Amino acid sequence: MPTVSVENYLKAILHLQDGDGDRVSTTAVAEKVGATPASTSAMMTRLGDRGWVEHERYYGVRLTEKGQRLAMDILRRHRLWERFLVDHLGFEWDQVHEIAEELEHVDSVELTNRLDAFLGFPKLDPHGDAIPGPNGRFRSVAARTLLAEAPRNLDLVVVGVVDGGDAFLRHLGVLGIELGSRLTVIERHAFDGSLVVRFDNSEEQQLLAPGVCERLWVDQSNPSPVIVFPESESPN
Amino acid sequence: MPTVSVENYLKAILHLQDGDGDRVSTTAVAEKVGATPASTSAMMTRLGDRGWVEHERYYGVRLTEKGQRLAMDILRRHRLWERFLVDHLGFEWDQVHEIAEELEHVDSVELTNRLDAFLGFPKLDPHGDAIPGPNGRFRSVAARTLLAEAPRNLDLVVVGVVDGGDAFLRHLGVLGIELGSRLTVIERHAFDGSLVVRFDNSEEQQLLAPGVCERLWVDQSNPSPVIVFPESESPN
DNA sequence: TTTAATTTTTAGCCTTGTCTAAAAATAAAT
DNA sequence: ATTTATTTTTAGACAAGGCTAAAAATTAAA
Repeated sequence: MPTVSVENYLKAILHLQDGDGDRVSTTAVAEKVGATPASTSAMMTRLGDRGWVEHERYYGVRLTEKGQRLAMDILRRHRLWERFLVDHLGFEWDQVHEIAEELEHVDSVELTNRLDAFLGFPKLDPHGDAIPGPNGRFRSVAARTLLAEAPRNLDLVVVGVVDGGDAFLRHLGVLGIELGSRLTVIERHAFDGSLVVRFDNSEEQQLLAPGVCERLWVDQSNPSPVIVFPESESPN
Repeated sequence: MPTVSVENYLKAILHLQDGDGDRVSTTAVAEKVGATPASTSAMMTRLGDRGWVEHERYYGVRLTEKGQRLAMDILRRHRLWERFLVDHLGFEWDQVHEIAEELEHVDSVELTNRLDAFLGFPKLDPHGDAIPGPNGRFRSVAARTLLAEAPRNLDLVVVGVVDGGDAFLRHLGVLGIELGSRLTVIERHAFDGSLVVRFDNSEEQQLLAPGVCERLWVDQSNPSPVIVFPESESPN
């Protein structure tokens, strides 16, 4: 039902909201979609009229339940297609965004679910970002993931180390990391897999070298919004 | 470059022209795309302005070289996606048209060529219609195809029979079919694979039962516009 | 707290694609 | 050869999205 343009706005808002449920400014959305604030303002009104965002004049927008669901579906399609492009068509991870940007607008639940099954119900896209399930929520990440493979923007807790050697544990001490440390992956550098993370509620971001990320087991520390992909919604 | 709407018009015109290079009427196009003749008339003018059709006022349109190429690319994408949906996502042949109708508008040469390779450079879509190659022309059909597997709308010639038993040959005689008979497949009935064909330049169409179609070897009788898929344009 | 800077919205215009109703051209039929 | 029927185009409107320039509201600064 929503047009391509509308879908792009919804996606942008979801991206800018990103966990925190606070409002997103018109200008921020405008920059994200590459339109002028004027055009965006008009669009925000339209999205509000259709019940996809709450729009408080002069104070930005926030996705409604319905809007959030729509946006998550778009994100789901985007990331599934990225997986397809990389896993089956041999694209590199950095060539797929643009194409997935088009494919994501093909709106067929049947298609999406079958593609999902074809890909083996992947949890992460080629950039390491989580893929929403058919219920519009992120799938549960396997308990104990390597930090190197954890999706971004999830609250994580360090639950173990792969290599318990003295040198590594001492290094962790220097970094201020211990069992129970809480962190979130902000960014993943494609070049070497090093991660930009933020610990606990600290404001500062920190870089973790690949060698560290590959030796840390993490788990989600905030399981509340996570629902395991229900059988009944699975295709086939 | 062309919009989705424009692509749909080009596709409709290609479909209506269908081999014969004569002009297509505004009303016919309108019906095909599901628009009014008025809207279509306006669109024909726009297509003419952009050099995709020759538009003779009151006498319909004909695709230009450029327009034909665009339309063939759309058809290529459509039919490749149909193959993908059936071969890899487990759709039935009669469920894929609508979805392919959307996928065909994702315009990326890289994507299309890689998909083509992934599918094994198929010659026919799930309905038995020929898939254009990356050069915008139909690929050469393998010399000697079973009539049952030949694409529609090609000039074919009967070059052999599979089962040379007396009964079958006598039956061919009754049907007026012999070596060298020229025919074109008009329609393929999905139910049992029986074909509606037109012999030579005869106006009347004729139904051929599956048992006959599966025992006749045919070849293209008009190889002029057929160019074998060139290596250089193949991906990977 | 009043002025300055920034952000958001409004106003007005444009393009694409669509429609209906009416006019013009072509084709068919008497 | 005219009238009748059909097809195509034009005219005029509308909705979605987009832009620029200007006005209004909010935030920051002096």
